[in-house]
Amino acid sequence: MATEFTGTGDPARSMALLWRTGEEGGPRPGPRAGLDVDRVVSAAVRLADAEGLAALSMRRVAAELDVGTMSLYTHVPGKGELVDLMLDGVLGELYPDDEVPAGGGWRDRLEAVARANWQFFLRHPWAVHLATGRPPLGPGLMRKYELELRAVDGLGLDEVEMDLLVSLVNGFVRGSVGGVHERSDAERATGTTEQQWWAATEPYLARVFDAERFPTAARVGPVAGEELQAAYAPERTFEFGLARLLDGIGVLVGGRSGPG
Amino acid sequence: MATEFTGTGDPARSMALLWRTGEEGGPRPGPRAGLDVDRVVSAAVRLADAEGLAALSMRRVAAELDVGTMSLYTHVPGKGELVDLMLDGVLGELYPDDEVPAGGGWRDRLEAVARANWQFFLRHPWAVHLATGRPPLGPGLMRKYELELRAVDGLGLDEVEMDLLVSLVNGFVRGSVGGVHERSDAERATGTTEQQWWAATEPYLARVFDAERFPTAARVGPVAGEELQAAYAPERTFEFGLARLLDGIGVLVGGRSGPG
DNA sequence: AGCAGCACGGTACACCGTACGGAGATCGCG
DNA sequence: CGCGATCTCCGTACGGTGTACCGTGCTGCT
Repeated sequence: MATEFTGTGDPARSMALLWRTGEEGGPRPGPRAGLDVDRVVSAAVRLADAEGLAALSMRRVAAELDVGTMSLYTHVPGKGELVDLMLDGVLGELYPDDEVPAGGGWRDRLEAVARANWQFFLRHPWAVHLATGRPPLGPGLMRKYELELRAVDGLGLDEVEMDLLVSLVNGFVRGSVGGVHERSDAERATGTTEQQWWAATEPYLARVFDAERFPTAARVGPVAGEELQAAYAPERTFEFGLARLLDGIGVLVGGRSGPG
Repeated sequence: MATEFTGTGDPARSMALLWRTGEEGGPRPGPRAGLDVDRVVSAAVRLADAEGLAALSMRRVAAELDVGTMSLYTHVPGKGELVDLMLDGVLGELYPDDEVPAGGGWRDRLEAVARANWQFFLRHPWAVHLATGRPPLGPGLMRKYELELRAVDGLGLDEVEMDLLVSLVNGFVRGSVGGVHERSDAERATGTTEQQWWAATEPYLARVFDAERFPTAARVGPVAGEELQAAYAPERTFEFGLARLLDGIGVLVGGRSGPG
């Protein structure tokens, strides 16, 4: 499993690809292209969805398209840019009705943002592992940013607070969903299930664990383990965190726009 | 930059290494060992601290120790287990006074937990990128878990809530600190600074960005960008999120143990 | 017809983790 | 003391990665 970087290539080329502003006048000399950016990107997304970011290699993508490996480089500068294009592309799937689905309140809207992102990361596990320090500033991300900002607009917050709030919710979801995929990724990578791993590990832990040194852990660990090792545990963690987070945001928003 | 897995090896061997329970009676046949687990692990930590997880290879660690690559495998089963040992080892650095430093309230204590973890991830950037779905259940992690649970003990929460709360704060910090490192990692990987990247990208964004389609982003983006692209931006994001999170936890804790 | 310019892709290089097996040091035992 | 067992150390090799470089041959314009 690799954490890929976004924004590793020439910004001019990257932006041109993201916004599909490749100048193409009439027909040009050379053989008709059988391949194009979209075919490469969607093959890569299919592969990453199905087998994870670790399985995403230029050779595998090329094989999926029945094409030589180096042919990909005619359409995409390199793997970094390909990942940028993949991410911006799938971000466009969010909010199909072109708005954050919600009732009237900010809390409904932010909850909808969180749940939409949660579903998104479930569909595209590999997106969790992308470093977005230099995000792909393409149409997909721009649209997402716009729609999510609207969810916190008109609450009496200044621009910086709006941005921080959207980032806070997004960061929380990304972190929470990590827990889901770390389980399935680990199973794929090791070939053993969570239960098998725990069954193999627990006896050794019991042997070395000192309940006198760690009394609180001895009390909490088993209960929490029992409860949170179940299949629905990540959802549970997500719901708990989301409730706390929205409560906390409520303190800020409530204080800003008056009581109520 | 690679996201490594923890818990990829034989649990028995892993646990024995983590808790250093290697049975060694008297002297054994064979040459005196010049290398041992601790030397391997600390060299690996030094390397990862200095050059990042991407630079952490068995060949590099061996070179650092002036030793053949395969010699490492005498003391450590593989890279996965090495990473486990690295993580559990550095986790032991947390809370040097063997307690969460704090005033009397739960909020002080949880804030101290968050800040301690923040500093920890600053010291060991590579730890952010470790998937902890199957955590290394060694003495370092156990001690951390115990001390952090004590910070939320006695508040009228049940065991599952205590665990969820500690996880929530830890997850938040890990996500926040990611922003710091994604910047420096990107600079190291690409050789261009944040400013250079933005200067190169911004003109192209200005050309394709449609302010009528994205009015909120057009209003918020520039202000937030100006404010949050500064060097202290990640700290700012961290402080903002932490305040919201603690406020939200306050709603739960306050309601549970009575008003006030 | 000739040529410029393009899509395609084979080969090669430097890196990775690690399986395998050999060399040589050191101990307990007879 | 001699020897076999057992240990540490490590050279070599295999299959994987991203991609630089360059050749091949198709296509449309002149």
